[in-house]
Amino acid sequence: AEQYIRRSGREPALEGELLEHLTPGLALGAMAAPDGAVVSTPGHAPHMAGMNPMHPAALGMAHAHGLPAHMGCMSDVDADPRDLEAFAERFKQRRIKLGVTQADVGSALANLKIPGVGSLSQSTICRFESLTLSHNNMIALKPILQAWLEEAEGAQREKMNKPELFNGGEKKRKRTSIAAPEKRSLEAYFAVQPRPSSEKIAAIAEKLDLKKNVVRVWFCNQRQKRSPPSPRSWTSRRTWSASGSATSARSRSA
Amino acid sequence: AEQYIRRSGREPALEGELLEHLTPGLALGAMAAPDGAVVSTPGHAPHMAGMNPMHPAALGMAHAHGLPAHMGCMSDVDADPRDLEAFAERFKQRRIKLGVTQADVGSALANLKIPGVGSLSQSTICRFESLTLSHNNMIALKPILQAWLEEAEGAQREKMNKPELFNGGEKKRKRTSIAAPEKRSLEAYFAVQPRPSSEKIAAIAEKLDLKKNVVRVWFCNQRQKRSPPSPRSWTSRRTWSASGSATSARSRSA
DNA sequence: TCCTCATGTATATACATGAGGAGGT
DNA sequence: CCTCCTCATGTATATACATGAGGA
Repeated sequence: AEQYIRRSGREPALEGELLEHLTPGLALGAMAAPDGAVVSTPGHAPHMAGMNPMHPAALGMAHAHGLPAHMGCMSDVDADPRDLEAFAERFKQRRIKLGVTQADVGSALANLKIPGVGSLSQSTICRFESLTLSHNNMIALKPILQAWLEEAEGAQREKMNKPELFNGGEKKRKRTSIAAPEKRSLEAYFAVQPRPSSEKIAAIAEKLDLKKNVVRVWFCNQRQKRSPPSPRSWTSRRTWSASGSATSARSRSA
Repeated sequence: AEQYIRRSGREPALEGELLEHLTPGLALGAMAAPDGAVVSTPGHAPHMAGMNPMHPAALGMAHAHGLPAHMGCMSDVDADPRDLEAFAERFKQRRIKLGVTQADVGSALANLKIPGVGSLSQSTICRFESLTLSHNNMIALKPILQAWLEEAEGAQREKMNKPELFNGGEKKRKRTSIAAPEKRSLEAYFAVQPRPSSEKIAAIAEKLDLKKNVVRVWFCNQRQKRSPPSPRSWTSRRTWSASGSATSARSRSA
């Protein structure tokens, strides 16, 4: 009853790649172990998955599955919620600055050759960043993500240092995330005037401390979203459960 | 100003595969054109994108963008919202019965060699099924999806007919989707008793016309979700916009 | 330059799985 | 052995922000 990090021996399906296109020419961080061995995504093999499914070895000091932490020796002792929260936030910011997606991080974890650690899903990284994991799970993942972050930033710095070679095509997605309070403001403005002038937009942007273009696009998207108020409102939705058996609607009750 | 189906000449990144693992041994429908030319996912080429960007052909008689349906002659004349809605719903049900995901459908569209049509993203298929596209867009996509559906079902039937060979490993994900009314009921039950007995669950399941296991899992997930009520509630979230420039918080305003 | 519209990529959320443990009997 | 729970974590779907063609 004690590893908050479970190894997932699943069918690897495809994953793989996922890093290859990070930057058109030069695959970004996440690999390039400290010894310089740039691993660069194995490729499209039939199935390469980070780990051998259920590899019982390498679990290092997983120590017996018995009693929970009572022999103080875990490498990273800050179980303080405040710290966790701060870390999660910094993590996200730095990840984005690196131009790496949550999915990228998840799969990159495998390249980082930490003993009991393989890749994780985008969802898990998302949950970590948004603090929607159990406290124990957060604590268990933190050192791993921290390790990744440091490697990745190191690798990037290296790259910046020897910039010769085509340092060309700078391009990254950069998804802005607008927080709830700002969103509420925007909605209020929208209610009053769904298509503000350029100046108005600039003003709003400044007031909310957002980039003007972000605000502009937000308004465009809102207009687009609300435009098909559904032809006379579609009728209600139903429940299915795949197998064509006894699973129709019955959309009332309670 | 008139094609409601745009060709997307983007960097395809990886996609591909996606069908290969549908059923362990025998890749499911979507390929195997009527002429027998099994195309089976081109692979990881530099960029294979379904079609030539902006193929102006094959768009038939899309008629001017003015008044709605008043010169009935398009190949598929039902622009009626009711029909569209019905189609979308049947589509989803049959897709699921086929054991195919939205993403699968999206990429399979390319294999279906219709002139101006390449692959689409999971999001687009999702939006189609949930009726969150513009009316025109819905109408434009309908015949394509219908074509896919028919092919796929045909292919599956074929497979069923000659079942010799390892018809082994029957396995598919089968995600149930619980509709809003049922969800509300469940929540009400949950509020009263978050861990109902097996019998109670069975009763609820019957009343809502859901599989017992689905209800059981729903309760488990709810408990899990609500268990980490966040250690003393985490502090508020903020806005970022990637570039480390002037984009901190300022989480107040309006 | 800015909009609209189809559609994309990245992220968030809903349903699902499986290992491991706690009782039954 | 069952059966049902918990917990980490997965896959499929839904949603939020972004892009680019075409038009005014």
